[in-house]
Amino acid sequence: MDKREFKNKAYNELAKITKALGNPRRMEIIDLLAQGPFSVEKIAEQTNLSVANASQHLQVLKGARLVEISKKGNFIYYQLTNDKVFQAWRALRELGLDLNAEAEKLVNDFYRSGEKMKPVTIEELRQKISGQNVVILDVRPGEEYQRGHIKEAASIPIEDLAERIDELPKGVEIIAYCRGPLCVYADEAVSLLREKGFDARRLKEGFPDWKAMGFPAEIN
Amino acid sequence: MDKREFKNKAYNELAKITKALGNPRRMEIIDLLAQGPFSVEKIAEQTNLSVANASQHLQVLKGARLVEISKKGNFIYYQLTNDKVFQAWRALRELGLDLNAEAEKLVNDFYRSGEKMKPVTIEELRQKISGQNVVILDVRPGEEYQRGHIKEAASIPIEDLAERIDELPKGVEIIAYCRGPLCVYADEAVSLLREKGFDARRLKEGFPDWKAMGFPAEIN
DNA sequence: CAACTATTCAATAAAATAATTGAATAGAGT
DNA sequence: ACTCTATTCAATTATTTTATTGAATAGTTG
Repeated sequence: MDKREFKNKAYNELAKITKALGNPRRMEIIDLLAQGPFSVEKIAEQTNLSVANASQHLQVLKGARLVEISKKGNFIYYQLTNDKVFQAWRALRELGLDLNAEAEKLVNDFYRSGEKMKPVTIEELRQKISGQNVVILDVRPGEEYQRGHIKEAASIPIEDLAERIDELPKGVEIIAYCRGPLCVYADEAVSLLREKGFDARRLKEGFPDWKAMGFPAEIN
Repeated sequence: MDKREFKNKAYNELAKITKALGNPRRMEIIDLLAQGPFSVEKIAEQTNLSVANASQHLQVLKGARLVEISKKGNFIYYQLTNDKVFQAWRALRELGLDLNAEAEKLVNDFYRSGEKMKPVTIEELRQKISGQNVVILDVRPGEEYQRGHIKEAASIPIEDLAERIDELPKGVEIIAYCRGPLCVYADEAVSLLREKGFDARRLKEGFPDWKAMGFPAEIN
């Protein structure tokens, strides 16, 4: 094998993995699987894909070894192969939000306006926790909260928030979080909370980021 | 804009960037540009592409804002937009080498065999430097050495190594490095050196990695 | 201003990717 | 063994990506 041939093979291997990541639907799937394992049907539902289409995308991800499966009863659960997959996805996400003013603007504009609505970073939340009184609110589906959540966080899934909003205190700042910076659950929560007179902001990142940084979490 | 529409846009933006990275030729270009700015002609030459083809790939990278240009005289120099581009490329590279046993095997097999030939990691090199006598040898083209290199490193471009090999000492361990883990210059150097009775190994990573980790370098 | 040259553009053909549909499969539960 | 159901497969079509070729452009140099 000569030099050029070797290089081609090496870069082809890498490109194969990157190509598998480089599709909007599959990126959304990766983002979802960062929360934990899901069945094909659930993945399809969460990403608005047909089951067959979701399955095909999952085959591509599996072919690139980005995800792996485990079987339970009649279901097949897909999960990220290892932590480096999330790390790489995260690096790309950060690069994307950094480079692409368009995308950045999108994230900032959606459901938000003004300084008071600015997302709180993980670092800022850490400081708030140790310094003042805050309520941390997990608005992901209950199932995802069960799997793991920020320590001391309360769980009110976004779809239940309207009717359970009175469980929350009015004098204290509420930090809502969800799956990650591209997830809109926390934005919806903040929007609703502020409408009702609560002092609320969203966490910029999501639970997987918190966990990856090694901060206190309750994991099941 | 509803929730699904927002998500689609956000993931599309990210996928666009990832897609631009997800091509073997463009990956090689990114790897090259991690050394610094190069003209289109030089990039084409180093990657075995036609100039027109290289130019087109560069347009794609520029469209995704991964690279930017600067003009000098008659030439246009391309360079990485910022450090996050290299970080993301690095995360992908690590993920790829980790996931893909094939690729891993390729890298380990090429020009190498046995324990003594195992690449030295940056951490190991750091320890060697502070603890014992080593020669650090930069075998990249002289131009790239000029732009920046590991502190105390000597420069003998791989193409000159055969005739200049007597400049190197025989009692001391020689650590050769080049552009990165996918670059074969250091492997060729080690192969040649060991053939001639020198005690040589390669650095697993490259100069850009060393620099990114903030270790002592001479930059021009 | 003319000549030169680095780079880009435009057009084409070949190849790869993506979504849709409906059928097939495989494995659990009755 | 039969049914039920989650998942995958296969075939089709539309779209996008890639490499090649030769011409065009733009900016410098003499």
